[in-house]
Amino acid sequence: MAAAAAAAAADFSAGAAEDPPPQAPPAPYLPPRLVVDGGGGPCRHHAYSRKQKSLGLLCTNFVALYDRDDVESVGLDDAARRLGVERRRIYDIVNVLESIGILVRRAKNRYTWIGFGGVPAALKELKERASREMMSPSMDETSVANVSDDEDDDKLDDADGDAESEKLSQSIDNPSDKPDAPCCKLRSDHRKEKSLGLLTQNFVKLFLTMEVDMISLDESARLLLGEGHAESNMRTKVRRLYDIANVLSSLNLIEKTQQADSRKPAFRWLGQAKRNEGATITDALPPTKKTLPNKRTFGTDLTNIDTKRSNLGSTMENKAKLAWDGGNMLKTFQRQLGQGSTSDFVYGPFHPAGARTQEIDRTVQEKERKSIQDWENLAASFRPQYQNQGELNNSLFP
DNA sequence: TGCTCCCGCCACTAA
DNA sequence: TTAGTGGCGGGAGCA
Repeated sequence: MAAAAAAAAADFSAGAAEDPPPQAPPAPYLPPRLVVDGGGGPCRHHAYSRKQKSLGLLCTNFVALYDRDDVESVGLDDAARRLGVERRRIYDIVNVLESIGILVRRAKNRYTWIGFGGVPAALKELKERASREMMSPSMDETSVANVSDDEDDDKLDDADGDAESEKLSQSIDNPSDKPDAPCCKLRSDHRKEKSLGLLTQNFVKLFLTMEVDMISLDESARLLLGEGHAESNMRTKVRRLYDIANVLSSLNLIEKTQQADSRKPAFRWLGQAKRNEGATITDALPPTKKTLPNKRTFGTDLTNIDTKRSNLGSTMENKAKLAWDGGNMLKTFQRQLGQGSTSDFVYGPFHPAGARTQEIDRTVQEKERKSIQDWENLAASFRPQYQNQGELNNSLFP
């Protein structure tokens, strides 16, 4: 795959890199040689199609362009020009890619391409960080808690005084509960806390730490924000999660599915790859009875369903929904984990301050030990697969 | 009709 | 001062 992508990118860049940018193309998002029709079918030459402009598809093309051995540096202007998109969209992509270790920012407008070899280490680091956060009441600065607290908005803007929501969210995840915490954050911190990259990491942490392999974006937003936030906050967060999910989908880290019982769309974690003979994480298997492939997946059309991991999903989500309705976050996750006892409960990165127990410590360590092998396997096997290899290759090599 | 998510404005940051 | 960065939400495509 990499070779194909590399050749494709080389081929593409050879034609486009030196050329002036295309003059107001009708469908500017996709340069002619990188068009991949995520939805399949006749939209390739439509005047306008959202599918052609999806962030996931853009990410796929971005990767196709730069995932080569001879690529070390990525210029944002260069990427935007080659892909025929606004620089703004490139920021969205690189922020997500950076948060999972594929890119590293070197300087203004310049990134270093690490490639997919960086993903396992980044995920491992994320999980370790999340575990540390669970162990320690003093959370590191990039924790979920920080990104989740829209009450900061309230403090800074002195607006939207949802006192109930503030209290709840703070009690759950706000490090400013700490007596020595600064009473006000710098605006730059505040801005950083809401970054797409951080949100990506926290979204991934949900899967890594909660052992929840299927979750809806609504629920993710609730978890990341804390319960009881204003509807507008929730909507905004969900919008961003859609962006992130599309990119992660295109990287095959997650998969969009639909629960058979509720028909509610959800995302399933694929990142912990099991090495199968000659296969990567995107083995095509028929859908399980618990899940149906979602009809609408921009940028990717993933087909790999891990039957082993699919069982938890819908029931857990339903339980979660019920529990959320009951308004008790902690109980929700105790039930989600289906383990009843609080000793086995994994709070995730937004654990309530002071919720540290030795039992949790032991549980997490056991889980971590088990998952280390997965990281190692992943390092060798992780590669994104374009949803339709044949079609992509055809597009790239007509 | 509601979900999905592209698009671009504009506030903020860093050089 | 200005170019780079990216949060944010309106609103349109899509199922």
